[in-house]
Amino acid sequence: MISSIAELIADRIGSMPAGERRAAQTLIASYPMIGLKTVAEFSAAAGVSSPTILRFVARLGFQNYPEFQSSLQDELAAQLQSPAIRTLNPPSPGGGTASPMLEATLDNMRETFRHLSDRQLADIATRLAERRGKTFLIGGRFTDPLARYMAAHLAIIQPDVIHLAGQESMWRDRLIDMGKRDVLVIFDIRRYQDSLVRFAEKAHQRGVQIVLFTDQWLSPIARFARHVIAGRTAVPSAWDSSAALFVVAETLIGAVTRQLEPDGARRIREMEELR
Amino acid sequence: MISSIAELIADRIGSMPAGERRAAQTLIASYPMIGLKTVAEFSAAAGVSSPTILRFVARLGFQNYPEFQSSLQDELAAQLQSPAIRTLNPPSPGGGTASPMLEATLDNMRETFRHLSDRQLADIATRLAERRGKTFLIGGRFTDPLARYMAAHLAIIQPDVIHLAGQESMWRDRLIDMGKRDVLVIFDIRRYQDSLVRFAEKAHQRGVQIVLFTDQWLSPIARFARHVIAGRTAVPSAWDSSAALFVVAETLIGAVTRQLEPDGARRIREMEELR
DNA sequence: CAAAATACGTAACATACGATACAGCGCTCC
DNA sequence: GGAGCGCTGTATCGTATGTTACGTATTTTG
Repeated sequence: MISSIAELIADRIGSMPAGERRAAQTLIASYPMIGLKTVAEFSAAAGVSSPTILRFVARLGFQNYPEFQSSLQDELAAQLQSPAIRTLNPPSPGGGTASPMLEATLDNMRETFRHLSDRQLADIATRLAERRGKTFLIGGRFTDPLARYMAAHLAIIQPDVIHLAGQESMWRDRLIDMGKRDVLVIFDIRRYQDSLVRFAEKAHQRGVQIVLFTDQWLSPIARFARHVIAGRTAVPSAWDSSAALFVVAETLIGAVTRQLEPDGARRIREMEELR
Repeated sequence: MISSIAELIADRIGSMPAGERRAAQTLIASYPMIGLKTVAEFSAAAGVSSPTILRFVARLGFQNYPEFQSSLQDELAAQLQSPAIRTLNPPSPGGGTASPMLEATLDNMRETFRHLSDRQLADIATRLAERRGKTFLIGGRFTDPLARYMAAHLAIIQPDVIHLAGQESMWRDRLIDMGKRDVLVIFDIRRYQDSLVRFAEKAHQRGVQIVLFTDQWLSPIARFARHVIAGRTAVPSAWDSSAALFVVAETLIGAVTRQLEPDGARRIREMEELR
C-alpha cells in the first residue's frame, strides 16, 4: 500500500525518463520542500525545464500542479499533527502503563500550549481580572461542565461571575444585562451548537467581549471572539477530549487569581468566615 | 529573541485590529498550513477579506505575501531537518518560560496513571458498563463539573445515568431509589465536604457500590468506596488542579464506551435521529 | 456628541504562474 | 546507416493570484 508521495515516487521512478527522474531525485533530496515552491523554482533546482516538472507530476497521477501541492501539504499537516512521539518514543519512562489515551492527551496539551503564548493568556487573564463589568460563562453539551468549573473558581475571587445555565431561552434573556464592559467566556467544540453561535452573535452585537475556548478547527464563534483558545481534542476514543481545554482553563484561573492578589485572598478569607 | 513567525505573531497580536487578529488566530490554530495556501483560501478560512490578510503579513514585517510564505517554508524545512529538536523544543527545558503550571499538570497525570493499574480501570469500566442497575454521579464544590462531564457522556451510551444536582436535600431524597445493584461515582478532593461524606456513608449502608475520585490524601469517603482513584492535584497555583482526575474520567468514559460497543453505537445513532 | 482617525471590504488591476503547442534533438530498432 | 519514435526545451497563452486604490463603516478622541 502506498500512503505517501515519497513512496509513490520510489515506486515509479524506475519507469521515468531522464529529465523526470532528475525532478524526482531533486524532490526526494529535500523532501518535500521543493514541491511546495513554484514550478519555475522546482525546475531550476532540478536543472530541467518547467514542462518536465509538469509532466513529472502528471505521471504521478495528479491532474495539475496545485493538486500535487495540496497533496504534499496534507501529508505535511498530518505529520505535524502527531508530534514526534509516534516516530520514535519508547512509551515513556516509568514502565509506561501504555494507555494510548494518556499519551495522546499529554500530546494534546503540549501541542495546545505550544500554540498558545504566555502573552495571550496574560491578556485574557487581565481582561477577566480587571472586572470593569460582569463575567458570563457558558458551554456546549459536553463543555458546559468546563464553564461551570471555571465559574466556580472565578466566582470566589470576584463578584459578578455568572454561569449561564438551563435552557436557551433562559440565557437569551440575560442578554439584556450584557454590554460592552462585560466578558463572555464560551466553550464550543465540535460539533458546534447553533444555539451557542446565535447567542455569541447577539452578545457580540451588544459589544460584549468574547473569549472562546474551542478546538483546533475553530468554532464559527471565532468570528465574533476577541480571544480564541484553540485546544487539541483528538484522542483514540469515540469521543473528543476536552482535557487540554480544561488545563488551559485551570491555567487561566490561576493567572486571574494571581492578578487579583491580595484582594482575592482577602475575599476568600471573608468567604470562609461566612460559612 | 524572536525566532519563529509564531512567536512574532504572539508578540504583536495584542496590537492588531480585530480582523488581523482573526487572521493571526486562524494561522496559529493550524500552524503553519494555512499560511502555505493562497491568500484567497487563507482569507476564507479566517472569515476576512484578502486585503486584511495582506495587511496582516505586512504588519509582521514582510514585503509581500510570497516572502511571508517563503519564511514559513524555511521554518518548516528547519523543523523537518531535525526531528529531535521538535520533540521537546518549545522553550528550553529548565529555563522554561513555558507555564510551570503545565509542567506540573503533566507530571501529575503521569504520576496518577503510574499508580493506577489498567486492571483497576478495566474493572471500574466493566462495573459501569454492565448496568445491572443505575449510575449516579455527584461531585463537590469544584469537582461537580467533572461529575457532570462524565454524566453527559455516559448518559448517551446507556440509560439510567443520573447526575445528582442541586441542594443536599435534593440528592438525599434520591437515596430511596438507590440499592445494591447501583453505582455511585463521587468526586471529592480537599477540602472534603461533610455533606458528601454523609451522603456516601448513607449510600454505602444501602449497599451501593461507590467509585471515588479523590486526591492523593484520600477523602474520608475512601472508607466506603469499592474503587478509589487517587489523582495528583498539586500545582503552583492558589488552587488545586483537577486535571489529572479529569483525564482519568475521560479514559474511563472511553473504556466504558468501548465495552458497550456495538450497542452504544446503535444508541448514539438512534439519539442523533431524535434530534 | 461631533469630528477625526482608523480599519475593513469591494472592485479593478497587473503580474507571475501553470498550462499547452510545437519544433529540435537524440535514441533505438530495423 | 536511415527512418521512426520519444523525450525535452522554447515560446506563447490564459488565468488565477497577489496587489492596490478607494469608499464605507466603525471606533476613538476631544
